[in-house]
Amino acid sequence: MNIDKDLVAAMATPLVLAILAEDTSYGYAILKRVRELSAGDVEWTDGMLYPLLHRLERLGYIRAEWSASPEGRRRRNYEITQVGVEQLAVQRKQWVAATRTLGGLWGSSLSVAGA
Amino acid sequence: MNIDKDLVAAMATPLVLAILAEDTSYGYAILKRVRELSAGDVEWTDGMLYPLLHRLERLGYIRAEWSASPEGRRRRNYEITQVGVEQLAVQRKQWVAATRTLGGLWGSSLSVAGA
DNA sequence: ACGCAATACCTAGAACTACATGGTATAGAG
DNA sequence: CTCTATACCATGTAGTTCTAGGTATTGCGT
Repeated sequence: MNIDKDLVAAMATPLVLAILAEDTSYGYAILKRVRELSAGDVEWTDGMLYPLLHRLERLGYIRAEWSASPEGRRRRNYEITQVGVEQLAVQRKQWVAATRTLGGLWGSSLSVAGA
Repeated sequence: MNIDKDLVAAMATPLVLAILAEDTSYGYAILKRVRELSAGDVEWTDGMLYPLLHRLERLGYIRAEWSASPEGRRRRNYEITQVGVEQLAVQRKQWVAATRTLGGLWGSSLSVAGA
């Protein structure tokens, strides 16, 4: 399948925020989770993910700290913030609105329930 | 509401193709139709639309010709091609896949039926 | 003990793109 | 005759994206 560049860019932020809303995580694990969730449709390299994580941190959507107890490799653990949770809700509303707009043209096979 | 830049970019191609799949049209009218369909969520300027139309033409998704009979203003009329119709179907599948991926994280309020 | 693959993180800069701005021109309303 | 709406288009810069490369640790196979 292989999802288009623009669509992947649009998914990036909500995807990472939603993963971190489930539980704290770190770069490498997020990458594998995305591949797993999208069944390989989304192909991200780590070189694309880390700058995004840094941007989300700068925006205050997520918070980072180096793994405290040095059991195994050093990791940078990320946690979603309150602002991040709110932002996720905003992005979700926008996705629903976008889907509704396209859905009106595409017919009923793409539908939005709730929200 | 005001949809995010990345999401607008992701919508752009399918939106234009879908509008032209309904009927032939031209730049200015497409712009108004997008505003109408999205209830103002998508704010496009003509400076953004025309380059997109030229790109889609270059890719062979749409075909253009100047309005034949010069009744009123000159217009550049666009028509979707067979390749464009196929591309629209591809983009729709991708949108569904993306929505499914996000839907798995967001719960059931964002759902995909059919396709 | 050694090499290879997997884990884990990060950055520089080339390559690309978007979009604000400004430009042209016609039609119709007041 | 002026103003707004219609209708199209190009350019330069300001920005972003991702490819390519870099570092280092762990564990497995032999």
